[in-house]
Amino acid sequence: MGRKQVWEQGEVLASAMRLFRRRGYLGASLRDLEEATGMHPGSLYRAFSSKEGLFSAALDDYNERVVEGRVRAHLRDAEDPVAGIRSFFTSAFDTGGGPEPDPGCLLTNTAVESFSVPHVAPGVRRGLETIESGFADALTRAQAQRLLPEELDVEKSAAQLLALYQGLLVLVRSGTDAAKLHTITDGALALIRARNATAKQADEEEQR
Amino acid sequence: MGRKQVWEQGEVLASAMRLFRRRGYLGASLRDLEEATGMHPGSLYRAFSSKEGLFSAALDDYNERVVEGRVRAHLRDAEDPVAGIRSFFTSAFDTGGGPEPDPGCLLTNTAVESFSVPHVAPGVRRGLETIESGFADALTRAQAQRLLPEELDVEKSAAQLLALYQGLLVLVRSGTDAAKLHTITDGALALIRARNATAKQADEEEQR
DNA sequence: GTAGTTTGTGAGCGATCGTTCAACTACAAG
DNA sequence: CTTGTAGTTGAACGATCGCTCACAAACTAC
Repeated sequence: MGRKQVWEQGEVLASAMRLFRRRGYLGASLRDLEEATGMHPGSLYRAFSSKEGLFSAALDDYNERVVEGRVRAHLRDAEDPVAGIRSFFTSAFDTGGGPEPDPGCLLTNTAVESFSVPHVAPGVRRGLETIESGFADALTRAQAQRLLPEELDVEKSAAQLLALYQGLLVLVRSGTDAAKLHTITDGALALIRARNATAKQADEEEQR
Repeated sequence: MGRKQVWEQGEVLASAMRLFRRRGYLGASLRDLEEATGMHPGSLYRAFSSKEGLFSAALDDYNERVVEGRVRAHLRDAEDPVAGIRSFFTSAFDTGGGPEPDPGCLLTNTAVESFSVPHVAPGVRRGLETIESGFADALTRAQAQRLLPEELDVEKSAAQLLALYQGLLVLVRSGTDAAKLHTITDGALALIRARNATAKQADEEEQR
């Protein structure tokens, strides 16, 4: 009983997410969000309690749909895991020449802005772990296919790939040209072929 | 003639910079900045014209003092350039156990927030180039000292190190533990020892 | 129909935002 | 001293912020 809800959660979260990705948490005002979602303040607050609640829901949605989707497509389901890692990187800036510049990664942006949105730190962590474990999965499968040496430390390499990827996203935001972004993508492949990515040799480095 | 200025530009910019690093451009209000700098709104606007003017001055100061200082200490003046690269990375999160958590890198934060502060993009670019050319300098010197193979493509490796470094700073902000941050630092050294960082092999990768 | 319940609407709240400006103070020159 | 100038002060402006709430609308159960 009662009136029917006229808006769809998926659509509202998608448009809120788009705004947060572009402008950040502080940069997206409630008036902006009202215009983007087509909802009025009363309904927004009835559904999400606060601006931070809406942001948190948008971040969860980002993790579930965008991050997991991309990780599955490029890393977990890729036939060639190494090529998948490459395409995972390039897909972050090769947006197919669409009209919109780049929405930015909500995880990267939120991690940096986290002082202003303290409650969402766990959500950011979860998203980053999804990416990292996706890298680890691809690396393990690459080893099984003899595309990468067995000595490669999968865990460490995955962490390094995650960092390189986050750095790539920062540089995308700073307006770095495509050639350099491709160079950085090459770096991902350089990383996982490096000899000293093993635990043993990392220890040797430690003694410097 | 006229009254003497009672505040020092260096001190004011330093405290404004600290606040901007922690909270970002939008997160630092004028009231916060007044408290941090000890200045009153009239004087602030007399000196810097606007909040963005103050931010821009703080960013320039950050580039000149903090970025250039660290690049010189760890990369340009280091006896062992490879060890310098390592310490450049670790110094981003090994803050010596000081009381303050981490102020964040103004370049990283601003790059991500750039939609809200459009006029400072060139300043961010300049700072990032300072770091990148610092890496290039260290790599070149390392080659001269036979610490790294001649086949290493210095330009490309410098770009990749910059990306990895920016990613490290993102992960620092997300609360990543020190062990993983050290692993990422190991990644920097893995990168510059990789065989396929040369131009020739990068081209081979391109064909995937 | 009426009663009960859920959702949508939007005016408007108090707080805070970045910014301005007229009054005031401290100095140098004559 | 007076006059002119550069610097400081802080009250207060209009705009916008996140958010509330009384009311209207749409639905079910009876």
